Amino acid sequence: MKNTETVYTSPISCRECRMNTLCIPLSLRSDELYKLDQLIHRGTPLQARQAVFYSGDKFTSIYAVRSGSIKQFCVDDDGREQVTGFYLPGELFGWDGLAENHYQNTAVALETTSVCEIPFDQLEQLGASIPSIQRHVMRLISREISSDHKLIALLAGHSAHQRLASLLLSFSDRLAQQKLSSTRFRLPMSRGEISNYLGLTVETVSRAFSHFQRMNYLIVNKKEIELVDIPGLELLISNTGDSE
Amino acid sequence: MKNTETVYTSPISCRECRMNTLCIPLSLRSDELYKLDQLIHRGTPLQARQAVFYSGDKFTSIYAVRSGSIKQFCVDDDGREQVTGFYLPGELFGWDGLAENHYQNTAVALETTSVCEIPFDQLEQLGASIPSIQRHVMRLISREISSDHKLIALLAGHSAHQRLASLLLSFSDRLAQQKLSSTRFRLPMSRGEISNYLGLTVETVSRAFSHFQRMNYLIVNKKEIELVDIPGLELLISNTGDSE
DNA sequence: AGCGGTTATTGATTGAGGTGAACCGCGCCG
DNA sequence: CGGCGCGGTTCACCTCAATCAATAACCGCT
Repeated sequence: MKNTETVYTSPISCRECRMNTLCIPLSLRSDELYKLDQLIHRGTPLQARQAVFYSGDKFTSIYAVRSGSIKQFCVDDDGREQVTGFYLPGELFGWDGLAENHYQNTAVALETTSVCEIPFDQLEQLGASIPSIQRHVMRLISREISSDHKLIALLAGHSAHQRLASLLLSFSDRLAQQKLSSTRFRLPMSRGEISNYLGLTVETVSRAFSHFQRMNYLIVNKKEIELVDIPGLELLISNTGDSE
Repeated sequence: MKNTETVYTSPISCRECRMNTLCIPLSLRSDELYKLDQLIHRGTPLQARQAVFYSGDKFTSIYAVRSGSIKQFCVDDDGREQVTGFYLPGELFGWDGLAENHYQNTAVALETTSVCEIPFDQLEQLGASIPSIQRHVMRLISREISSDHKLIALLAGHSAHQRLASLLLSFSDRLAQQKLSSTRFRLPMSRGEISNYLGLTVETVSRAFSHFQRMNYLIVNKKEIELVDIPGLELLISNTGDSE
């Protein structure tokens, strides 16, 4: 029934997964959940820097992060890498491959990470018979679009300080959704990855961190962050970074 | 069956629509195409500035541009407008409403424009019985994600000149897909809308146009554009606009 | 036609952030 | 243990695009 049940960490079913409220339809009958559960592959954990898929690979599955974190990036025509997203436990990635049947991005683990693989054609079949799954899948894709739009707005209309503040608050929120501390956390990615994502240079990101610390918005120690004035950061973001 | 069949322009069926190769599954049996055709509403043409839907409206349908053009924008927390896309004939928009069951963007006509409205729940039902439609819908959503990623890469890693050149070439390509001239065309949007989309100011966009004209990349007269050196513009874009 | 408001272009100036370089701390491995 | 490379921070400098400002062109009105 289930393949290779060798226990690496805890290849637990969706039912017991801490993240299930995030990635799975809320209202699913027990038998439906079972079917969904059946088609999910839970492989061995990935090492840091290890890829889930490469840009150009044939599209087969979408993925959910169970623990750890994922960086997704594409390489455009002139060879420049562009980070398009960071994914935390409970979040899904890999949708971009659907259009052309090949992944447009590469996804790599930022640290030791385990992911659930959901073969797309099987998910599609299941969706055809269980409408609530079908709709949920669409929702998830659409959510990706919304978050891309937020990033576009961030890049198009906000200063370096606002961009970094926004990233930190986004992490804070998403960690809170995992019932983790929203004020003390460890950023899984390097300064270079942050700066690329935010359309800045490493130096600027570094300066912004130092600035925030001087302004008592936060305490930063390498990748460890403690947010001490979240309202202050929120204010900073909303303070008219116009540009029309 | 069909409501208000009053002929304004040409509420023609998908079968005769010039755009059908762009928005509709290529391989659809005659009876399937008929069913799809049946559920599409073709309303009266929109005037310039008229909205298709507003941010916050309940999500009901997705839309295809039949003629004219559409601007989509969202308003973020601090009240700033951000243009997230321009849509030309044969292109679909409105996907972002799916996640939260409310549109996150507002869509307005940039000129006299006619759109096809496709009620989403009916499309979903049809998709459940015709797999190729289901898959095509997913593809279209995924395509939106890919194009958002391109915009993100553009905003995060490219100069003002590169951004404008990129927009112009994108228009050129998309017009070619409509079998229209890829070198002479009219931009349907204002400088302000362009600058907002590209994360620049109007002045910078205006200067970039003038610069391109001086450099003999193009001839610009208000909104009329003639591209005279497309390879030159392409080169400009790829010339290492690094920023990591 | 003539007016008033929006939209576009151009110029002069400023400033945010990029560039290049130096420096530190840390882990890696010979 | 010592040299090296890498990631991160800081500094001085400079550039590109934002800002401020003035003017011109182009609407849509009555």
